Amino acid sequence: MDNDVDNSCIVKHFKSYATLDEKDQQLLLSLEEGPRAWPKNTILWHQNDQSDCFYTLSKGWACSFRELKDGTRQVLDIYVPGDIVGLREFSFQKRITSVIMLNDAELCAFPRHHLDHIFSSSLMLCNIMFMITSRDQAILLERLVNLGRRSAREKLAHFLVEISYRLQRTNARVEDHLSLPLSQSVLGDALGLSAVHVSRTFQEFRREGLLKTGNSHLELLDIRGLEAVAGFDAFYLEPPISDSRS
Amino acid sequence: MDNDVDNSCIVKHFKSYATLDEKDQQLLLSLEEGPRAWPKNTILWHQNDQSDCFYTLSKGWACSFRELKDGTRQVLDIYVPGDIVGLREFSFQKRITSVIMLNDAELCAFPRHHLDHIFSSSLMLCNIMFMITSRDQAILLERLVNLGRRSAREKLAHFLVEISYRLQRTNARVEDHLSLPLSQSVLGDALGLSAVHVSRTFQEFRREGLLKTGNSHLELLDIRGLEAVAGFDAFYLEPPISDSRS
DNA sequence: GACAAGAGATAACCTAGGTTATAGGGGCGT
DNA sequence: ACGCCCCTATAACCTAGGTTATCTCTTGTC
Repeated sequence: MDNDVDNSCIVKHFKSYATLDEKDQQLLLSLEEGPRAWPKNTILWHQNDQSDCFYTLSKGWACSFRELKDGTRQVLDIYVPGDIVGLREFSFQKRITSVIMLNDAELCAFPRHHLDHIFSSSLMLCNIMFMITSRDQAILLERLVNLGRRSAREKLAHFLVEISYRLQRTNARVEDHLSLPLSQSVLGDALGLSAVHVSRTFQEFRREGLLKTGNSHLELLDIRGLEAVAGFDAFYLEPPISDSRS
Repeated sequence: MDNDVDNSCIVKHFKSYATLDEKDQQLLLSLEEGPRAWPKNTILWHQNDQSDCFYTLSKGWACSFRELKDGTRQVLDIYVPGDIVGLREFSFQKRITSVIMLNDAELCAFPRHHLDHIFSSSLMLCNIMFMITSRDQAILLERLVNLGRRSAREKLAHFLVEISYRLQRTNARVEDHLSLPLSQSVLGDALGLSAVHVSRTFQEFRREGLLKTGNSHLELLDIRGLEAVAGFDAFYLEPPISDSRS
């Protein structure tokens, strides 16, 4: 059962980019380790740790961050179920970020040296790897725009809408309403805002009926409304070109 | 002469990551087009253009940016001689950024579909491709930290020091003093600052003997001093692991 | 079930950096 | 040689968002 192709985190993820033939699926499957539980707030790795594998997040949420000397923190990315964590650090011997669980989560490890098998035996998988990192970069670029040129209201709205789009990709059941396990300080640290100001801004959003706030947890009530606040354009999340080069 | 491996932009770039055997060098060489001149301020491509190749910047400087509806601009990256431009957009059919020349420049095109040859015939080249995108991502991550959590002084100092490191990589002759073709408004747009505030901050830096300002052009006089202002740590530029997996 | 620790709301106050305006200088096209 | 435009400097003024401080409400722990 556990060896079933349909249960594999990484096979599922790769399939969302292009169709895989049986051989590729088996190859991926054989190289991935089974899922393991990681409770909320545990550190998956620290900056400077040896970097020898990446993970697929089969359940739960996580985020990567960097701590500065002055004690502040910059959250670099948020990972939702189905995401690949750590591909970024691929060619560094040591991790260049830290990753923490936002949630009770479950991860499947994928030893990095197994990538050799992939590169040498499947052009398709190799291409998909590039698609994944490419989409990843596109998200980072948009985050730069967000941090550099938008107001607090826009930053928050944009970030939340982006996450809702990313959730839709692998977790089908999202319409116009969904809830995220994100505290206000995580959001502040992701967007270069203070937690206090996130709270202030959420008060406005609440009054406008855009969302509800809970405890380390918030509920988006009106995603279209948030898109309007952010001036959101999803072009940068568009599914990358698929098998045109296969 | 033009077909000489030692003159090829892309061969030079790839060699800075790992040693290439003769076959790999010839392969790269055969797939790259000769250099072509691009005068200052010309647009290499616009957002939404068809994306069918990337380039190596053999001479001159360029930057990628995105324009927002409100007329502001976010500069996403600055390219120095030797850099690869456009690898980011690899798996998007349309460009997701625009690129403009900061300088009279010279570029070699590399048609994207040629990557198939590379992936299928050389494990080494495939690995180097990943190293390049990986380092690229590391730079973006650090830029996020810069935009999210640092003061204007720190942002500017950090950015300038980073560029001086990147210059050293492919352009050997940089000691403690070098000059960059960057206007204050480009810097502002890259760092989420107003051009006015860049000017104010440069006035301080000038008084402190850190740099000299010119016309669309500035000269770093004391790189160590700037590193101190920024609290700079070059770990994220460290040469990625090389042929450990070859 | 008590307590400590984290998460959020809200208010008062403050400052880094944005905005607008003016003016001078250099490079470039004709 | 003229004129234009872009780049830069600098000053006066203003505001978005940071900081600090309290209080409350959860939640996880022993």
